Amino acid sequence: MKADPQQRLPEMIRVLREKDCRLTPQRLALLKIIASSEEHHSVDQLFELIKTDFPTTSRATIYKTLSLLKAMGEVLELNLAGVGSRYDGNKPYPHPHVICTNCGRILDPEFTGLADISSEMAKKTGYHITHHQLNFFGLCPQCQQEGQPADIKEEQDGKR
Amino acid sequence: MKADPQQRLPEMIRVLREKDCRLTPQRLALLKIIASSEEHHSVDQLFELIKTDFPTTSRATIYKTLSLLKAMGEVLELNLAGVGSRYDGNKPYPHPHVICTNCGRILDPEFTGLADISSEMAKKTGYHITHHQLNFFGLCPQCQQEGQPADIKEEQDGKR
DNA sequence: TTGGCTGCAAATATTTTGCACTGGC
DNA sequence: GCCAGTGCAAAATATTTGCAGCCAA
Repeated sequence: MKADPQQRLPEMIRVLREKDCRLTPQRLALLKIIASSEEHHSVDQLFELIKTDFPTTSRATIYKTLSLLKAMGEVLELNLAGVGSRYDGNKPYPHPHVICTNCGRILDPEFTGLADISSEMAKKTGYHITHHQLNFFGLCPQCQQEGQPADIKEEQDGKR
Repeated sequence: MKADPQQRLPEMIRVLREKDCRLTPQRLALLKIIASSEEHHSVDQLFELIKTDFPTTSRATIYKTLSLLKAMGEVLELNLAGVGSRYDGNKPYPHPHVICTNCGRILDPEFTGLADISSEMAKKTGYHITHHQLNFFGLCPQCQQEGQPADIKEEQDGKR
């Protein structure tokens, strides 16, 4: 299950070929980014990063390619409240995230107990479970030091 | 921690008062819906439902009220890929969901082990964890029978 | 060569915001 | 009566789609 970052790019290319999808330079540029990085990029970040490799790539193409990869299970989509989606091509299988609600930093802690919980849920509900999300939110060590918010009624707008 | 559905409405009203927020008929109508239902409504569903009680309520008000309740921790927001947010006022504390990717049905299975995992993550990462999400996706028993999708390249668009 | 892919621009969808008015307390 | 809250309409975001032209296989 565990993927070697260095192996992800060829692996993703292989899968694309296998499914008779074309390997355009735009796709390659995107693959390079999401295959090797530990980050969880937003579409916007990807759009900026991709300029290095293939500057004319459009957002539409990024969306379409991500959607394709998602359907093939080669990229993991993270749905974060009010922040838009983030994408992880390096570890495309479900895994937990720890997210700082202040600065947005995201970690991938080790945790293996989910498979058991998952099958427990399946047994309990009768659902045929295919994947899951497990996210923890809070303050990263750095943001804890720098002090925090005010009171609820004010805080309301602060974000976003 | 466990909330009695019948107690939620007065409880939410109490909290609003406590924070010096006004109890308008629009808010009351919304509270009635999300306090008593086991459902996880979308803003659109809420907009439709609220017409019964207070027909002139606008979407903006619903958004504003939900945002307020969210900040007070009196409603839980569920971020589901491509479906927009869902809201649960009945059980505003983090709890697992089992979601059918075909029909959208959502269950709230019992599960209590998260607190331990949460503190394990805190210890491991140094984050000060405040809340979490745990969602399982798959097919509900009903949708399993009715057979499923085709192949990946086609499936692509089918949804949404 | 040719059908899948791209880029653009327009269409959708979703949520936020500014502001004049109103009604809860 | 005051000011938080409402509703409208416009704006800001985010994502999808139609289509003409292009290029990877």
